[in-house]
Amino acid sequence: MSERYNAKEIEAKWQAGWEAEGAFHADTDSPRPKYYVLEMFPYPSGNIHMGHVRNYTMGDVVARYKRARGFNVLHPMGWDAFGLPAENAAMERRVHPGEWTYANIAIMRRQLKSMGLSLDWRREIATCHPGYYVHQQRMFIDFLKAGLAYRKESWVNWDPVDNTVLANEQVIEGKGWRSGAVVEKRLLSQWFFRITAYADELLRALDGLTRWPDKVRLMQGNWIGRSTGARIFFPLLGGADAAQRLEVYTTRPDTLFGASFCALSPNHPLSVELARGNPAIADFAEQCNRLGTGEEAIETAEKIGIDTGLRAGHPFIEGCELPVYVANFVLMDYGTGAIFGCPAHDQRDLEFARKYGLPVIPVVCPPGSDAGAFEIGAEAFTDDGTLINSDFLDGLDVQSAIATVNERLESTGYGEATINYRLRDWGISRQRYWGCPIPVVHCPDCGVVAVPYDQLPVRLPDDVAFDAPGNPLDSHTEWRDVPCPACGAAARRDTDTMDTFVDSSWYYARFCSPRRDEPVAADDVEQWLPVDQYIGGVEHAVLHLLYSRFFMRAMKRCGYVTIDEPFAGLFTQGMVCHETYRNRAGNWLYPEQVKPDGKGAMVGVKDGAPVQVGRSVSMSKSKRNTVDPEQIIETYGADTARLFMLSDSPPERDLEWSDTGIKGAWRYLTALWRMVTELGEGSEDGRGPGLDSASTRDDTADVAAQRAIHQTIEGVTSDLEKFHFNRAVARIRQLTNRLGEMDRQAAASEQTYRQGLEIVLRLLAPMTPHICAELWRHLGRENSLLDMDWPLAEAEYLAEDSVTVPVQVNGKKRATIELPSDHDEAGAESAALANEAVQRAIAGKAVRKVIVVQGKIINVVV
RNA sequence: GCCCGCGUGGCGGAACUGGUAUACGCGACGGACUUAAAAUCCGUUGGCCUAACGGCCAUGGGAGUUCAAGUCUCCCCGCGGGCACCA
Repeated sequence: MSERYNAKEIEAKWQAGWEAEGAFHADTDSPRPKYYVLEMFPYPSGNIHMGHVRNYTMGDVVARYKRARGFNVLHPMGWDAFGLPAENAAMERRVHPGEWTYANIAIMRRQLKSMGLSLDWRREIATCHPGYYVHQQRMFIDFLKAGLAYRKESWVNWDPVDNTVLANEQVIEGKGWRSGAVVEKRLLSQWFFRITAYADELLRALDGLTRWPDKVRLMQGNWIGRSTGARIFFPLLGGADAAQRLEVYTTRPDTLFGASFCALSPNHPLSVELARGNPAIADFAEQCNRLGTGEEAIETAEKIGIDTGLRAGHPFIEGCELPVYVANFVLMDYGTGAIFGCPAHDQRDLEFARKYGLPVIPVVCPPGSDAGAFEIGAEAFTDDGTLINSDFLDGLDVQSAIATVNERLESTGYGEATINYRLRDWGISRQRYWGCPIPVVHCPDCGVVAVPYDQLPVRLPDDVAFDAPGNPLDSHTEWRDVPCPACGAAARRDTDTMDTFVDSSWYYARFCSPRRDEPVAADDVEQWLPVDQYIGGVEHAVLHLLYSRFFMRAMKRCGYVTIDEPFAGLFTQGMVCHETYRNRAGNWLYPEQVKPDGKGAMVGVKDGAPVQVGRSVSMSKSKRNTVDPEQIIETYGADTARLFMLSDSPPERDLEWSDTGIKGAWRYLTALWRMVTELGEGSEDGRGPGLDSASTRDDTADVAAQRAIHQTIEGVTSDLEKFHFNRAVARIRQLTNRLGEMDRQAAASEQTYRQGLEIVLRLLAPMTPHICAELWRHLGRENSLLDMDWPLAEAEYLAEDSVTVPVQVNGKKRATIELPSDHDEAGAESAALANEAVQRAIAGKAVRKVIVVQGKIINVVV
């Protein structure tokens, strides 16, 4: 009589066992090749969610699989523990952010441990711990000395609700990503990392990241946004300073003769200067800043500007004066913050010119058009063509015109060819408490002074108040007011803290030497970096991954590491989705609050009232379409949850959560449990030779079943190598079904059956480790499944004696015939033509041609 | 608007470099067990025609290349993602 499958019991047992023996401690002194598997570390928000379960299951499959393949695996876990939610919690519930964070970590650590992940918990780190951020402060100072960190006045996105500065990427449709408040522009003194110094390098190195998804490389490439163009100087006429000139950037210097105006960003220094003496310009600039990018597309779509009264001289047209506008569509952060407008060949410029009655001069004529008759209507012409109305450029194509005009610009001193990037420097200052303090002091005499290394870390003070708006560090005078480390005069600490993206830009390196006194130890990073397989959400495709790539290079420059790229392999997984439910009042309902009414609709569990079923979207608390992993693990066990996460959906796509799906996974494990436990404990001699020891083919056994076993090994192995977890699961289930259908009368078949189940356990072990370990033990195996090498398919079992080959007549399948595997063309042809169904399909017509693809298909053409 | 990606049964999805479309799972239907239900087990399950043998039609739509197209090419439709005044 076999015991019932009790997931909870066996999972607890095996987890305790693994922990006790330190089974997953990464070996720093091993002859085996290293493999570093890392999943993006979680923010300790309070509870793990299904996205974590999916992410960490995939990473664990890779870790356990690579271990079985003979690698020395590093698989660590930590906490992205600084950030705004902790401060919000502090304000709402009057708990200290640190207390809240560490309490959450304790909960989530327990939850993660219940998943049975093969993690080296000795290496756990939390970015909010002084033992972590002390090193970050040290590196900040190194970056500062290396010129990679600097301070500048800059326009920032100010979130008036969170009272903080937002990165561009944290502004979504003009609103703060967290608060949703309309973002304002403000001028503040900010710390920046000089990521633009590596713009070209970061772009070019993307080609070498062959184990990254193309999609991510493309997105990063677009983000960096390299363009070739020219800077052009327009002399300003009639200004106070006659020597003043306006510098613009253009990708189309060839259209210079079509210029009809210049335009400045409202935040351009010249605009700011003009605004001081001109209330209309000041008003306009303010209006632009207030609008930001957040207003309706229709409103912002309109290109508006204001004439400054200034005039710019054309570099190459004597006496030509262009009006200078301040315009809402010119960005200060791109190029030089000023443009020349060529309405004929740029759609925005055209709209602007039409609005303000500016000339539209075509200078590029489309191929085949008559230069004299060519006119611009409602659409600018942006394609290649022949230059017209352009003096020394006339007759050239666009490419040569660009080269020619660039030469002339350089020889006359009116400009130069240049390369421009969309990428901007990384602003890291945050006006928040719960972050890594920026380790500098502002001294009235010495200016910015780095805190000396031996005074690090600059610890966050514990006694802070969150009742006042703004940054609590600002109002904490005892912490803030310190003597200057250089001269001893009264000075102030920098009260900004770092963007949490800084924390996550090097944590993967810290895992290599989590307790060392230096940020990273050379021997440790030499052993482990780069990360061989990184796994996480595609939402981090640009920022986190780009910042980390920059950070590794900055660390290299400061002598910490010798490599450039932190992540050799990257996999971006899809989200976990669920249907959404709303009651008649429009309130969101949790899945457990609704049930089917039996007629295909959903109703409330309590009141039976009809429920509107919405489309399936990523699980989120706000829509209440979440399923709690802890509940699922409690009910079905971690193995079932893990198996479901890997089944059905390809890992890069979104996964639809379904109750029936998880039940299906549970059913399978229960059935497997029964199959194995019904066998009874095998004795060593009753079991016969294991597959790993017997490589000579035993023809007394069930050869077809053995072949299925080896084909499954082969298939699952290649699936796991390629991250095709769903296919691997399908194959293992298929083999299990196949074994279940076996006629086991003969002793040899019984033996094959047992071997088959052992293989199922070994193949499934990375996915559902607890049940496999338990059943492995049940089969009488004394050695740990964890220490078993990955099974290898044997070629002699993969080869078939005969093949089933479909026969087509004119491309339609009419029959299948059995042929020996090594059949020749003639034999295949005659066998095919001898087939009755084939003859019927030919229907007496003349056979024109017979195509035989050995072992694949036969096509008879009539 | 620009740049990517994806469209296969009732559903999630298989199908390696063009070679048996629908593996595996879910659901549904039928049956067994049960007083009954749940659970479990067995069977059927792309659509249409046929009493049956069998045939026809199906991978978003339309063309093309090929002995052969889910797979390659072109056009169109739909969905999703990224960037969005980038000069």
